This record gives sequence, C-alpha cells and structure tokens, in this order.
Amino acid sequence: MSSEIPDIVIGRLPIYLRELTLLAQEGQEVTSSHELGKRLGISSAQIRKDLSWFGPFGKQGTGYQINYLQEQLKKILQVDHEWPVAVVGAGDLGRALARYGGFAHRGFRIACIFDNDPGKIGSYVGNLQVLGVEKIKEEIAAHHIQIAMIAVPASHAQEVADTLVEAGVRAILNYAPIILSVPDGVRVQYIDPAAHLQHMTYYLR
Amino acid sequence: MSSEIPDIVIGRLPIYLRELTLLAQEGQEVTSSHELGKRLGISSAQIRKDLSWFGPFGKQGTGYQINYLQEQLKKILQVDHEWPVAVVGAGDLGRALARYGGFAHRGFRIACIFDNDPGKIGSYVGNLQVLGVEKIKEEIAAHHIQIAMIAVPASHAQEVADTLVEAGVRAILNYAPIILSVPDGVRVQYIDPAAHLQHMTYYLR
DNA sequence: AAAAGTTTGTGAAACATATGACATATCCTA
DNA sequence: TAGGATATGTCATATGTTTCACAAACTTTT
Repeated sequence: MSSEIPDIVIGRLPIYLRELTLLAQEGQEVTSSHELGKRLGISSAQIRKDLSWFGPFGKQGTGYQINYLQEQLKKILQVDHEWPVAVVGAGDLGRALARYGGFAHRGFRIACIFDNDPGKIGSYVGNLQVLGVEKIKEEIAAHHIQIAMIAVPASHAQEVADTLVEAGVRAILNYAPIILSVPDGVRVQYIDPAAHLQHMTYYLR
Repeated sequence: MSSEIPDIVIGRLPIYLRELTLLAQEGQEVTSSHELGKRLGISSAQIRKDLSWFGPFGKQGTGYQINYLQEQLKKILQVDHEWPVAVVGAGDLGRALARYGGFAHRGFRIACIFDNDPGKIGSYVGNLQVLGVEKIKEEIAAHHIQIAMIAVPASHAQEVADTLVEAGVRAILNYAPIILSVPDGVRVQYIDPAAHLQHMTYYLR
C-alpha cells in the first residue's frame, strides 16, 4: 500500500525549492505548476505529480502560495533547520567549498575543515582553522556532524570516507572521482565535473 | 529502426571509462561486466546492455580487454583528443577549476579564464592570465572553444551564458544555481552542491 | 578431446517514470 | 450570480529503463 517515494522525485525537490526562492526574491507571491515548469524546463504534470506525493499544497484555479510551498519543501527535505557540515581537504576545492556563500541560506553551515598537510593545518579558511585529519573523529562526534564533503585526492578518499563513517557521518558529498564503499544507512552523492564534460562531448559532432 | 541511444546511457559511459582507467592503473589487463559492476555498484547486465548500444567489445568466456575498451569509449565520447575549455569566473571556484589536475588526462585543457573584476583581471591562476569578460568573444572564437564552465554568481550566469553561446560555445557546465536558457544545439549540465546535500538530508531521519 | 566453467550479447519480461486527460475547485468579469 | 478562464490532483496510458535468463562462444580442467 504505502509505496515508497521514488528517489528521483526527492532529487527534484531541491530544484523546485531553489526556483521558488528565486521567485520569492523577485517579489512574486503565487505561482503555478505551469510557470514553475516553464522556468525549469519540466512538464507541469510532473511537478504536480511530484508534489502530490507529499500532500495537496496548491489551490485549484490559483496555484501555489510560494511562501507556503517553500516552507513545506524545506520541512520535507529537513532543511527547515541548519545542518553543520564538515569539509575534508583544504586544497583549492576544499577551501572554495568552505568559503562558498551559497550553502548558508539553503540549510547548511560549514562547521570545520580538515587536511593532512602540516603546512595547511592551523591556517585559516575564512574564519575556520584547518584541523589535522587525526582530529576528524573527535570533532565530528563533538559537534554531532552528520554530513561531510570529501575534497581530497582519489587516492585518499576511501580512507577518509571510512573515518567519517566511523565518526558518525551519514551523508557524504564526494568530489573525488571514485566510487566510495560505505555501509548501509550512509548515503553518498558524487560530483565529477570531468564526467559531466565527457557526457556533453558525446554530442559535440 | 535505428532508435536513438538513451542519454542516461551516455551519462554512464564516463563512469565506466573512469573505472577502466583505475583498473589499468592497478595493472589489470582484462575485466568483466561482473567485476566492473561490482566496483561501480551497477548490475553486470546493465553494463553489458549499455555497451551493446555501441558494438560488441567483449569476448565470451573472457571479458573485456581494458585497453581496447578504454580506447573505444574515448572514441565514442570523443575524448580521444583534447578539448580546450574556458572558465568564466575567477573567484574561489573558478580558480579551483582552472587549477584542478583532474581534467588533463580525461580529455580537457583549461585554455582561458575570465572575470569582470578589474582587481582580478591580469592576475595569474596557475600560468593562465585572467582576462576581462569583454574578451570572451574574441578569445573563444580565436581558439575555437566549444566548452565552457560557468563559475560566476547566479545573478550573472544567464548573461555570461548568452555571451558564450554567441561566441560559439556548445557545451556549458554551469555551477551557478539557476537553470540557463540556451538555444537548441547547446547542452548544459548543472552542478549544485547544495541541491545534492538537500537530496541527502531528506533521508537523514 | 570431452566436460565443466565463464562470460558475452540480447530478446523478453518486469519495473519505473513521465505524460495525457479530465473532474473538480476556485477565481475573475460582467 | 452566471459564465468563462484557470489550475490542481489523480487515474489511466504511454514511454523509458533495468533486470532476467539463456544460447553461443570461448577458456580451463581433467
């Protein structure tokens, strides 16, 4: 009976939420599945169907109250409160992530950053001091951090992931170009820009 | 008859190629759909089916010659030669992308980097000098660049995309958290780390 | 040289996802 | 207040994707 909500639907919710925030910034108060779909390049039927997994949020004849739908999506995605996030790797990418301003208003706060390079440990990234990787366990446990981003070379990513999982992390955003092996209950998402580029070069003929 | 190859299949080829490279680095010469699938967390049937869209690359009883399959995938994805890539935005992210060592052996060379900040123009990122955005058109045309990465704030991303398309770019990897509007024939891929994180927080209950 | 063991490539079946279409509700205009 | 316009939520349908299962080809063992 209570069939599970498809993961692919969950994956679209952040995009809906993002676009709603944009609409709100533009001063709009109400939108429709049609308008949203047009802006996102998605069919209006799909948006209505996706949302209907979670409840009736709209009003026939009118559409969706933007503020209300935003709140509901935040609740569903559990970003109605802030998550502390750990960054492992204080190279160019790790530092860029730690300083990126786009996380704050979307439910995330970079809480700590780690590296294994003695030359980097102790230095500051924004107002965060880089900690040694040996501190991962205590720091993550102390702050009950459940989310981490891995921005270390592929050769060290699995080892880092193991440590993070041991420390209690349950969601990993992995920038290293390898598949991580993690126990059940831990989720991993991957970002591999070169793979995206190769996906596109296929079509460049 | 000649049905088109699904885009989702194309999207997996770079992952297969990446894993083959890893296997080759480990000194292995032959692999099987089963081994590959196990390492990637994908069913062996899917890998065989995906590859079969392009031809018979394996040998029954043996599996796949890694070198050969790598070559074939590179040819299919058109990364058997190097593509020059433009980066727009020389902030933390743009600089991290420009200096990232992971593109070179996967078919890409960062050819130029642009910014609109007079304080950044003229400075060096690695051995690339940051150019002003007003140079985008001439530079991209001169070097026949067809691929670009956008690493500017959301507020400027569409404008940058328009300029890039006008200059001849046909593939864009967009790091700005907005959907870009581009003409037919131009492909866009999106990277939005906050969206990935929100996708995962859904499951953190 | 035969038997046992692997592994591919592929059609058919199962499963998952997206679209179409419409009853119903609401808004707007006159 | 009636009629036209708009938009949701949902069931049925269509499309897309993955898995299953097996013949055929090859390797290894006995």
